[in-house]
Amino acid sequence: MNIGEASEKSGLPRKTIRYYEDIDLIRPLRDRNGYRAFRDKDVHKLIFLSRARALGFSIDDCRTLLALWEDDQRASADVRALAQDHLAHIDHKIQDLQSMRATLSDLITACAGDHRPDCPILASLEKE
Amino acid sequence: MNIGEASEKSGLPRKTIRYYEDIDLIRPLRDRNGYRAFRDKDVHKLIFLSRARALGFSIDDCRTLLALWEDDQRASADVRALAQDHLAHIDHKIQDLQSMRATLSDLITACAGDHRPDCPILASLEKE
DNA sequence: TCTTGACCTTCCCACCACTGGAAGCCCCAT
DNA sequence: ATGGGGCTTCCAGTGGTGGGAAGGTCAAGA
Repeated sequence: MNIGEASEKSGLPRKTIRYYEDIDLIRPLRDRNGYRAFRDKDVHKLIFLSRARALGFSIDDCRTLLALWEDDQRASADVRALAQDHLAHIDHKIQDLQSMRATLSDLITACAGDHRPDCPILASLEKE
Repeated sequence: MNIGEASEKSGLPRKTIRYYEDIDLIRPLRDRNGYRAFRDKDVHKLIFLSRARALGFSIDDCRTLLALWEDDQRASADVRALAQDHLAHIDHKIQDLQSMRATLSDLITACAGDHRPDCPILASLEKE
């Protein structure tokens, strides 16, 4: 299977797949003509990576998750711990964004939004 | 005023200030020795930028905001529109994160997290 | 006057996770 | 033989810094 098909099946762009090989997340074989030859196993990994990335795991986390996935002896506690760290990370981001949102939303409400120059949004950015 | 003092007063790292000059957000003067010479006006701008960035505005947005800020003839509607676009952007991000959070949280709940290898988190990343 | 140390300068590299583009093979259909 | 698509590698860029080297400048102390 060439990269185009692997891309279709995994939903990842060709560029991303090459990048993942570059950083040793996957190791597809090579045909005699130099083309990458993907086995089902490789595509399976790509799908795994695509899902993990969609959940916001970093590439480094993905590396660890892949290793755990391939390890029959793994303890689910290890996976769970990683996921929980990541959850905390996400929560932190959400809180940051919500705090931004609140401030911004207040400012927008306070701004007349007409043709006049007076603007509490700019005023708030300006002064203490 | 040298960059160190401007950095202290604005709360921005020296590196960031130099970067902002590089991309023409600010234009401090220069002393005869080549040192940047910040006027109060420059520091004022830096503080403005720092606040805007803290609210999550992109550098490009900041450029526009600065221009509006300096324009006595501006219409507050323009500022408001920009802020509202940004608010929508933030809301979108929050929603993405919350959807991640929900999925991840469900998976964590479902995972025993013990010494056994069975793990719904990995299982969910693997299959459809 | 000399030295020390804290500034300042520019320049280049690294980060993260890709993405775009150029130059050049390879393969298949016509 | 030709054309078009897919494949390859390599280089460069993104945003917004951060780290560090190599070297100039300044003020204070011995």
